[in-house]
Parts: sequence; structure tokens; C-alpha cells
Amino acid sequence: MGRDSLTIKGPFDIRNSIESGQPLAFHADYGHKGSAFALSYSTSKGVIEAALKGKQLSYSWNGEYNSRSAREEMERRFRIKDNMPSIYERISTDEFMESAILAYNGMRVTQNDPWETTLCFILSQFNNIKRIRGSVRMLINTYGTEIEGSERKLFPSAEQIKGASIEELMKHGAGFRAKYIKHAANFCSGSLDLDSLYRKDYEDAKEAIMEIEGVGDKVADCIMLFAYNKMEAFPIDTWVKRVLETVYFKGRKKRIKELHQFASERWPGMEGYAQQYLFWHARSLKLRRKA
DNA sequence: ACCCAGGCGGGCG
DNA sequence: CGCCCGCATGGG
Repeated sequence: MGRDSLTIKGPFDIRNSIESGQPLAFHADYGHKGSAFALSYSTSKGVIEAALKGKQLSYSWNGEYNSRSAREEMERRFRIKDNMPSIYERISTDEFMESAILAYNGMRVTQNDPWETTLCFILSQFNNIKRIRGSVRMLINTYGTEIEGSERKLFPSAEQIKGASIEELMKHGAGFRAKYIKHAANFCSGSLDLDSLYRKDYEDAKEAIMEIEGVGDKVADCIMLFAYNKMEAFPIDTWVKRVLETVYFKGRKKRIKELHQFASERWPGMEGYAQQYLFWHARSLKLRRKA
């Protein structure tokens, strides 16, 4: 148990950083008039609660955290050390990107736990953000370990999920993805060492994570970007596909492979950040087919 | 009622 | 390879 704070340098939009569908296991409370923002999240080690006021990010911890590991957790999750002006310089290639950056200035790509990200993004397939978050909350409350003196629980480990039946997982919001969750839990608590993927490059790590049944090209890219710090990952979901086709290809249908190629040439080494701004801006514009 | 959601694996040609 | 289909479920 403890409490500390750190000062954020550069633009930081905490609300859009966590609401933009990258971390899916957060609880958030909004302050009045947008002046403060409070959040909490469960990890495998404890619960972190944090609040942002101006440039001061204060936070508290419990469980196995100590002052040093809690600080590292915060800096990592929110990529506090990212140089946003330099990133914007690299992805600000056109008017659409400029307006996205203007609208969501300070939105960070967050870096989350590999198992958490794997579980959450398997749940994300053919699903919507609101319901994914509800399912994740249910899984935490059902399978996570209790923490003394806290209403929240730890994020359930692969071992704990492995102990659940497909029927139980289905009932707790996983739907048809339950069999994938089960397989991922078996795999990640057994032959696949998630920590070892940090030492692999993007291509090799992605190939390794795709051995999990239910993890295809898009989910693998999300895990690479949102957990393993691979900024060249460019997840292409329905929104990103649509916005790319609309903005850069005059509405013509393009294959996923071509769009990956396009992104890697346009935003080399920073595809992940470009993708997050494209995705979130496209959604805010409700850039649908029938809009 | 209807459509869609941060897709995927399997089956087909 | 590319294409097409079904899939649990609930929010808009």
C-alpha cells in the first residue's frame, strides 16, 4: 500500500488514452467539468488507482506493488516517456492525420500486460468496445483473486482462466469466443512463455502469438502494439479499413495486405500511433458506410 | 425488427 | 492463395 505522484511532460490526454479501446480492463470516473480524471485497474500484482489533475498524475497501489514497481507500472502503461511532438512530426502526413492529432492531442498508445491484452483482444473479435469491457469486468470479478482491503480483484491469470469450463466462460460474456479463451489460457500457462516474446522482433513475436487459436492477423497486431511495444504493428479492423479506403483510396476497396503495405510506407516505424489516431478519429466522425 | 460490432477458423474453388 | 460463411450477444 502506498501513494505517490509524477509530473507529465508534454501533451497527455488520459481520458482518450484509456477510452480509445486499447486497454479494456479499466474503470474510469470523470471529474466535473473535465478538470480531473480518476481511474483504476487490476493487474496480476495488485490494483492501481490514479487521478490526473493538470500535469500531476497521482496514484496509489496495493497488493505486491512497492513504490518503485508502481512507478514503473505507471510510466509503462501510459508511455509517459514518449516524445509526443516527435511522434506527431512523423505521423502528421496529411490533413486527415493533422485533424486527428488536433482532436486527440495527447492521446497515448498504452502499453499493457501481454496476457491481459491477449485475453481482451480475443474477446474483441466481432464485438463492440462497450460489451468487451463488460465481459472483461465479469471475468475479473468471477475468476480474479481477491485483494484484502479492496473491492477490486486481481486480473485473472491464465491458470485461473484455465480452470473454468467453456460453458462458464460463455456464460460470463465470452460468447462463441469461449473456446478461444480456453485455448489461450492453456497455451499461455503452458508451452508459450509470453515474457519471452519481448526479446523477439515484431515478425517473430507476431508469428508466435498467432499460434493461439483465435488470434489472427488483427488481434496479433493489437497484442504486438498494445503489449509488446512494437510500434510498427498496424492493426486493421473494420474502422481502420474503412477510413483508409475513404481517405486515401477514394472509397475503393483494398485488401488488408495492401493496406499494411500502405501504412508501412507512409508511417515507417510509427504505424501503431498512426493507426490509433486513425481509428479513434474515424469513430468519432462516425465514418460509417451509411452516415 | 434490424444492423452492427477493434475477426476468426474452416471450407470451398 | 482469395472468397464466403457462421458465429453468441447486446447496444443503438
